Amino acid sequence: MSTNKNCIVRISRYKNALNRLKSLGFVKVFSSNLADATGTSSAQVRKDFSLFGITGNKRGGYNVDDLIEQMNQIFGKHLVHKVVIVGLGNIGKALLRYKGFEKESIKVAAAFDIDSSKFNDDSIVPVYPLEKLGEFIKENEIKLGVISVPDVAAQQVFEIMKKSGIKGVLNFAPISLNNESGVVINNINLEMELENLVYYVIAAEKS
Amino acid sequence: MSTNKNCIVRISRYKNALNRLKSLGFVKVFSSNLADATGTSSAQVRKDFSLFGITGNKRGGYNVDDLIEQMNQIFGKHLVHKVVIVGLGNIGKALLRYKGFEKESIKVAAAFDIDSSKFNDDSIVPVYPLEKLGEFIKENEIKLGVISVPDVAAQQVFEIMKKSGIKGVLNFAPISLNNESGVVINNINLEMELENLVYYVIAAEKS
DNA sequence: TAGATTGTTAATCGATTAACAATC
DNA sequence: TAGATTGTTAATCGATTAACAATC
Repeated sequence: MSTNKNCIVRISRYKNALNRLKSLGFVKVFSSNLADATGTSSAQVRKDFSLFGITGNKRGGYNVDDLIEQMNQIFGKHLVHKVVIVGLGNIGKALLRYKGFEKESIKVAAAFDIDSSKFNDDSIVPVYPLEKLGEFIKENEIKLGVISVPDVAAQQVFEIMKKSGIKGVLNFAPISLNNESGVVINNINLEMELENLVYYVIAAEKS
Repeated sequence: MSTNKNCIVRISRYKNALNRLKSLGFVKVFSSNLADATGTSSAQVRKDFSLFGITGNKRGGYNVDDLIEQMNQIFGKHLVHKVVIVGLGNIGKALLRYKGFEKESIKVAAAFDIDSSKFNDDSIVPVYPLEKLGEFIKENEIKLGVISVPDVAAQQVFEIMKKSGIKGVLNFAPISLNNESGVVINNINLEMELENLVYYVIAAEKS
């Protein structure tokens, strides 16, 4: 099975689309329905499904509930995944309060910062000093971390996460983290996203 | 010239790396230096450069300042690019206060919401009611928009933006916007990013 | 049954990598 | 000059698309 990165992103999109279709009353879907809903081709949908061993009925399409269940399995939705957020600047704070994670069975277990004025043991999501990060990750067996510190601190925070057993990192710092280990890093670079748009806007104006 | 999407993302990374290298005192770089700094290959760097007509010196590599200048040109850094933010939830607010855009010559011109308690004409970045969005975009010739509203409102906001002349959209709403026009949309889906990490963490545990 | 859709194989397309002549 | 690096062409690799037999 050679599932590439794009394939998994598409599976995620299919899942989102399926949940919407389900709420619209769909009981079964065809590969072309999902293709339309996610902007790809029906061949691509079937190909992706076959990579994950997801099968439907010839002539009858796919059962929506079955598909959702299988995708929930793929993304481990039957378990709650705990995440730590390091760095409570604008982005970190926003993520701390973000309501969208819950429905994806993701729980922010704690946040960390170096600024003592932000510490808070009693809030729903406790905020601890950075020094406690490694210990907390180990004790609570956290596997996911968000890095939302300034870029100069990012590599250092990453090292602590890596050493303590974090397996997946969402990095908002606008630098590429040095990573020889098996830790998976997804980068979100807001400046770069807008810069990228500017490129296309300029390109469109020229033509 | 067939510049693909990945190529432009890499150019953005090269630019970032170059700025860091410059601050370290680098005057010239070789394609292999940039490859190391951005995690790609030297052949890829040279290929990307050639697509943009960027040339260096055989045997002498590339001049750092020249490269930075050419990339600033590509991304229109000599102009200030105005952006509107629609939706002042957690993410919208964070972006409104985000300091990282300035150095990329991106300026948040105004924000919009439906909640009147958020309106503010006097703040550095004014906050207006959603009804004024179209008018503001047209009058100020805004080309870039950020959508950080709940998913049910996203398509509607997008339509207003499109109609008013926005050319590039950064969309945080976890839905795929219907887009037949020439507007470029970059999607950031935080749930999906974490979900994606979960997949790899689970896959790693199994093996 | 006839018609439509899946699942998979083969063909195509595009992007990355390797190789190397040009040349500083 | 000899050695090293660019710029580009050709080869490889991988992902997407097309096609179609199987079958419900």
